Amino acid sequence: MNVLEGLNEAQATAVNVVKGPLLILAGAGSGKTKTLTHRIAHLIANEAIWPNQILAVTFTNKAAKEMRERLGRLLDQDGSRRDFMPWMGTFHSMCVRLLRQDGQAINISRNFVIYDEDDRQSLIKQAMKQLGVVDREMKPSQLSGIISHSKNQMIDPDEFEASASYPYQKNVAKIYRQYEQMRNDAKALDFDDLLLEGVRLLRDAPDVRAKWRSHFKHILIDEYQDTNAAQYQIVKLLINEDQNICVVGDDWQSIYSWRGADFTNILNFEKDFPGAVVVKLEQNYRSSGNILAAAANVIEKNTQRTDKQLWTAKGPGSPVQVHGVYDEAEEARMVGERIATHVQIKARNYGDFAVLYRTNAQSYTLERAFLQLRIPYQLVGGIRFYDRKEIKDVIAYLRLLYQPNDRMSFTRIANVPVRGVGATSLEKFLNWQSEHGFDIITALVHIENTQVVTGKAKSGLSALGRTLKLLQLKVETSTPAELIEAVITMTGYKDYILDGSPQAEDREANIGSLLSDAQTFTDLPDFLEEAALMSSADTSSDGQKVTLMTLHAAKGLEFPVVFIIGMEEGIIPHARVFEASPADLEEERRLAYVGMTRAREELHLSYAYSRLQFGQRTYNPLSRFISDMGDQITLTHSQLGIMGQKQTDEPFYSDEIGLEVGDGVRSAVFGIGEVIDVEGMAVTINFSNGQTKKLNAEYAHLEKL
DNA sequence: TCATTTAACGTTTTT
DNA sequence: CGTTAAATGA
Repeated sequence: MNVLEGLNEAQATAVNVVKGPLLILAGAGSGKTKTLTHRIAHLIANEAIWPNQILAVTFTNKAAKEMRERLGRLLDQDGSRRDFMPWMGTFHSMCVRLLRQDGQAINISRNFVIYDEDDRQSLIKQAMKQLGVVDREMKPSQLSGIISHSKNQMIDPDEFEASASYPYQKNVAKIYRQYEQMRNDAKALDFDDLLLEGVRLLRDAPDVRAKWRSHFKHILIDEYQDTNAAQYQIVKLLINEDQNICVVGDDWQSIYSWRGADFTNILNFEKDFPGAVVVKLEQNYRSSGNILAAAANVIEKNTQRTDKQLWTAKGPGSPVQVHGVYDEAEEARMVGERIATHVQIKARNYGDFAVLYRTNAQSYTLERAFLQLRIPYQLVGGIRFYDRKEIKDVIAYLRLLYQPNDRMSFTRIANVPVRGVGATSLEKFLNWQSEHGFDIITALVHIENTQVVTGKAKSGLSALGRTLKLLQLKVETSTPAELIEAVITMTGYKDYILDGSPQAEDREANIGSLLSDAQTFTDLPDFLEEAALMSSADTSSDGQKVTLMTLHAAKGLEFPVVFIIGMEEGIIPHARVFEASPADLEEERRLAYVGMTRAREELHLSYAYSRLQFGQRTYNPLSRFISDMGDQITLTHSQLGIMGQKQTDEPFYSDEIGLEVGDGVRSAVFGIGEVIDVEGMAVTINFSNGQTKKLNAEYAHLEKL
């Protein structure tokens, strides 16, 4: 097998340099994943490295899955067979594996559960309740942010309290401490803990560190510009004396600094690993010239960046189109109608389009318009599948069975379905349980012989206890799917969701998807890990639908036609950066750059004269990024969209199509032909392949010959 | 204890 | 504007 086949010179170097540190600076669309996959294949096929001695870290689970599949194809192996695959996954999932295996070395329970952002916030709420904090200014979401930030800086509650000077901060410290206490009691780790405890494990347990250091002969890290301090530590701890580390990234595409990502990690790589080979991938295989040039014009305004010269062998292609509209409803309709027309004339499939926006809230208007226009669409992000109520409920049951100290999960399902357990009874029970040191399921079984709670609550809780006890016996012997089936029938959950309401069908379907998801797992912890770490962006894409997602979720993807909506000051760039630092504005600029470089052939940007935000009508000026794009753009606007704009000599949707009967034209789809009729926008063309088509000249990118 | 009504709140991005 | 949490009454 020749793993160098189809690679350019720079890519081939990146594959061939197999010893020592390697930094690959990969511009947008430069074949980064391809290079990485070929490199791994090369190591396995030609360098006699065992797959499991390779650690490949990706930014999302989806990226890992994709890479597995590509590698499988390259090596002619079944990509789903994990045993013949390198360790591939996110830093988080890798840490889970390390902690499950060796966590006891630093006193981490083997069956810990993972708390996501929602879990964390409700636990914070509980912590506040227990501490009797009544301050309305203390919002769980805000506290969650502070705690997360502190954890990323490796500041524990003691240190936080020591540096707290204001009463507010002292209160935060108290809540932080209580949160940690309760989380510990529940044998749970939150997202930040996974990384932090991963660092602690490798740092404080020398034999564990030694084991993994010698185990991983090669470490590859994708999206290195988005690594944070803890992830950086993990890398440093895992690298052995051979220094076979390969990182790939692009500082121009660093868009996660708000999450602690530090793109100076990539800028400092050569200092960190002396003697590193640096390879720049600068040929862009994705976008046509005009798109690339406009994007370059935007990113060049940033001062904090490396220098790179992206180029393409493709022609200039169509110019970037900027559309002015009146409001968000017209914007959504404009996007929808353009897509529908493209598809109607068979120039494109729905799957060729993506609509990108800055905030999830913007998807609402799009969805309504698309439903009305009957355009099939697929929403990436927003509510994760695993965030749906019924899914979380079932997961909570499973988590409780797996880790009977998980109070959070118990509180969630104690009265779901309704079994007469109110807030007061629940509290009484939990107090009694923690006093006696039973785990929750044992405590439930014992409740019958006590007077802690009475009446309905008592019978409800002990019945639940008996059911859970029975289910617990199945944990070891059943597959996750069987367990879910048992849970929903034995607890009455199935009847509970089938209440005859209009949503019942949806819920049942969701449980069905959960079941089929679970089929692929053989043991419970693996399944629970998947449920916790699966991100909203990880949903697999459907080829026949328009993709709707945030700019962040679009990173790493590409589409023939991309729409970016809301190109206004206050949206892109987001209003929040106006009072923040210049560095934050630079991140917005990178975000716009990431969005623009997703487009292969067509890029449409739109802005609205007026927009409904927070239920209030706002009027935002045109985004500064559009003015930065230079002359690779053409402006059009609807009659309504022109309102409020100063200059009025821009053309409206033009009736001029510049085509007459007898003209020769070239269509990207149908080839060369001759115009035989023109009626306004509709042009009838006799193509040389014998076909006669009536096309809309506005959308069917026709080139006059 | 539970269902219905009312108030408040939110919108940056996510592992 | 739309959703969710708190407050009220049955």
